[in-house]
Amino acid sequence: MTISEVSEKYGIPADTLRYYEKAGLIPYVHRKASGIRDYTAADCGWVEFIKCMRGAGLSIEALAEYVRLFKKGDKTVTQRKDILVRERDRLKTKIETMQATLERLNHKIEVYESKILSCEGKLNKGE
Amino acid sequence: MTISEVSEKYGIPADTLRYYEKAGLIPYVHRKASGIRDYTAADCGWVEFIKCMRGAGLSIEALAEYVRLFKKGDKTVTQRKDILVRERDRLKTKIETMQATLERLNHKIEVYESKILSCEGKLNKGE
DNA sequence: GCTTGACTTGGAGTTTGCTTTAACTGTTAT
DNA sequence: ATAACAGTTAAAGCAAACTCCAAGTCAAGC
Repeated sequence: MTISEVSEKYGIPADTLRYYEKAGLIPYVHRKASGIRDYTAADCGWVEFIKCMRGAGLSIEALAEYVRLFKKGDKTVTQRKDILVRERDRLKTKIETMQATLERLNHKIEVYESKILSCEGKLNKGE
Repeated sequence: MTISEVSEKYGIPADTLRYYEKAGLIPYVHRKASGIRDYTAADCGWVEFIKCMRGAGLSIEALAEYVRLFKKGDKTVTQRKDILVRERDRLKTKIETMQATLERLNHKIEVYESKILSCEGKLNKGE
């Protein structure tokens, strides 16, 4: 699979895919003899994983560290798990504050709606 | 209230408070005769609101537009509500994708934990 | 064999959101 | 009254995460 096919498939610009690779977020992207990237299913799996994690706001730094350890093999499973746990906790906290803000926004919208309704009432009565 | 007191109270650097004000996120901060900011309770209310919204990821641009309309008075309530609804929907979608990623991370962590456990088992048995 | 088009690289440019700096002014303590 | 301190501004600087560009390479079609 070429970079433009992967770009199309996941909706990630080719430049971003190259950037992610350079930043160490995708290990070992396979190449043809000519040096052109030829993504395998496994490479695509990494692209999808990184897209998902980046979408949730995990930093490039944290993901690069995870991939770096992954490349070092089985002896790093505990360290990798620790990164996942740390990022999971961070994400959970973030979701909680966002959830609270969502509720605040919902409440504020309700207040606005009743404000608008009462104003329409006034207009209809010619107030 | 001085800028440093407000900074302390909300855990926002004074520089950031000035920046927010300049960016139009906080309307009319009161000043003493000498030109020094003297935050009222209402000003603090805005600071707290903006802190909350920024914490949830709302853009400076969206908040500035909201404040701009607020300053224009009652005739802008509908437009202001529209902004809140748009940002609320955006936030909701974001929370949903983050929630899905959180679950994915939790699952991945479980897989790692069983991997680590089975490895410890092998070690104990001298495998 | 030459053009076309997708790919390669390194490096520069952009956007967002602060953060720091420089130069200055007003307030307070000795 | 003078030094130290907290505040003021405009403007420059910075970091993260892309995004674009120039110059070059490679493979396919005419």
